[in-house]
Amino acid sequence: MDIINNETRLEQYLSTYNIADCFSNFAEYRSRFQLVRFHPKELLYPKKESITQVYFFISGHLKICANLSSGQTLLLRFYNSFHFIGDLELYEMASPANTIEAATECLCIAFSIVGIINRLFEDTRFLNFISRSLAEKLAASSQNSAINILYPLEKKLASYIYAVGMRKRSADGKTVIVFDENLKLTSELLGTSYRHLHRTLHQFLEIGILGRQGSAYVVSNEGALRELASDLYM
Amino acid sequence: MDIINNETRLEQYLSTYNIADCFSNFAEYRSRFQLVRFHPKELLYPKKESITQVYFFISGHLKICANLSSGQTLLLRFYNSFHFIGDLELYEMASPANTIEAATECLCIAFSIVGIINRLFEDTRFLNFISRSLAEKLAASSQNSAINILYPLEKKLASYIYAVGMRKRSADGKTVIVFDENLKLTSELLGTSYRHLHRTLHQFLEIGILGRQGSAYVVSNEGALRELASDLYM
DNA sequence: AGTTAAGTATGACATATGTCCCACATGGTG
DNA sequence: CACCATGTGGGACATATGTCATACTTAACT
Repeated sequence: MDIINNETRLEQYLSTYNIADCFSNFAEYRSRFQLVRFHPKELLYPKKESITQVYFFISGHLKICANLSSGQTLLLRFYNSFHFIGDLELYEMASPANTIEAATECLCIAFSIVGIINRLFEDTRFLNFISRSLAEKLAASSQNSAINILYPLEKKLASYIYAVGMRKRSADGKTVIVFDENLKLTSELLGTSYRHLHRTLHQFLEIGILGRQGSAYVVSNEGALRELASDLYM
Repeated sequence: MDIINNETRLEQYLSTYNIADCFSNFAEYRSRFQLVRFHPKELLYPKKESITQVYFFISGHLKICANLSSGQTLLLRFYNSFHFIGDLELYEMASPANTIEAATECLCIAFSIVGIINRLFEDTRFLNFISRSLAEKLAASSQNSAINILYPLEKKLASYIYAVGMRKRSADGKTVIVFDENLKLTSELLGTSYRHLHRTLHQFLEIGILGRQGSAYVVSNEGALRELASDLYM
C-alpha cells in the first residue's frame, strides 16, 4: 500500500463522495484520512489482527473472496464503484472468512480508527452509514446466491458480460460492448471451470450473441444477451 | 398473525433475550411490544408498503426466500433460533427481493416502529444491534454462497443434516441425530431437485452414513457425516 | 371401506459441468 | 534465436444434476 501525499486530491475526493456526512464530528477526524493506493494482488487486510483502518473504496477493481475451511477460495463479487470497506471486519466477523484483494490498482481513502472505535460505535451518523452499507451488501449477496444456485453458466455469463463489458464507440458510431477480461480469472469469479467457461463463450459465438475482434469478444446481439441475463449481476 | 395476550410470557421473553439492551430508552417503548404468532405459510411482510413492525424471532422455522425478477423463488436459508427480522426492510432494500415466510408456527416479539423511525435511527444501541445483525447475516450469506457454488449436493446435504437434525437420546443412552424433514421442502432449500436429493440420501444409506428408523433417517456414522460437512451450513 | 392428496421411491434419459490432456499462440527473457 | 511461462482453444470422457414418468405408501376425508 502506497500513501499518496496529495492533500488537494484527498480534499477533492472527500468532498465528491460526501465523506463528511458519514461522521457527526468529521472536522475532528480530518487528520485521520489518507489517500492510499493498493497494487494488484495486494490484500486490504493482510493480517488476522484487529483492524486499524477502514477504507472508502474509490476506483479500481476489488475482489471479494470467501475463504472456506477446506482452504479453497471463491470470488464472491467485484467492487468497481464507491463502497465502504471494513464494515464486516469492524464487527470482527468474517476475519478469516473473507479476504479483500485489489484486482487492479485501487484508489481508496483510508481512515484510521485507532483509539476511537468506541466513539465510532456511538456516532449515529457513522452507524447509519455502515448499516446501510451492510444492508446493500446483504441484499446483493442474497441476489447473487439465488442467481448462482438457479442459473446455468449461460445466464450467469450473459449477466457478467453485460455488467463488466466495456462500452466502446465503434467505427460506425454505435456503442458496442467489448468483453476482454482474463478468462481464467473470470472462470474463478463465476465459480466454474475454465473449460466450461470457454465452452459457453464458444456457444455464444455460434448463436451469434458474441463476435470476435482480435483477441477480445464483442457483443453482436445485445438484445439476446439481455434476454439471457434477465436477472442482472448485482 | 395472532396476537398473544399474555403479558407474563411477553415479559419473560423480553428478559430472556435481553431485548432491553437493544434500545437506549426501552422503558419508553415498552408498550410497543407484543407477543405474536405466525401460522405456517404466512408472510411476515405481506405487503409492499413500508413496514410498521420489526420482529424478534424466537422459535419455529422461518424461511428466507429470494425472489428473482423471473418470478422464481429460492429458499436462501432458515432461521430456527433467535434472529432480528426487519433490518434489511428498515433500509427499504430488498422489499421486493426477499420474502420471509413462516415454515412452521412461529413465535415472535413484534415491535411497532410507527412514528419513531427517525428516533430509532438516532439510537446508538439500536443501530449497533441492527448493524451486528446485518453483519452476521452477511457473513452467513457469503459463506452460504461459496458453499452453494463449490460443493456438490453430497456436501451440502451433509452440512444440512448436521445443522437441522434433531438430537435424540436412543434406547442405549447414546445421542443420535434424527433427520425427519419434509424432503420436498428440503430439496427446495438446497436448491436442487427432489430426485437428486433422494438419490443422494440413498447413497448415504448405502455407504452407511445414514440408516432408517421408520420413515425418518438417523445418522449412523456421525464422523463420516462431519467429514463431508467440513464447511458447516451457516 | 373407498377415494383422494401429498409425500416417498425409483428407473430412464437428457443436460450441465468438471477433469484430463494436448496443441497452439504470444510475450518476455537469457 | 531458443526457451519458457501464461493464456487460449478444444477433444474425450466422467460425474453431477435435472426432467419426466410412474409406482407405492400413508394420512385425511367421505
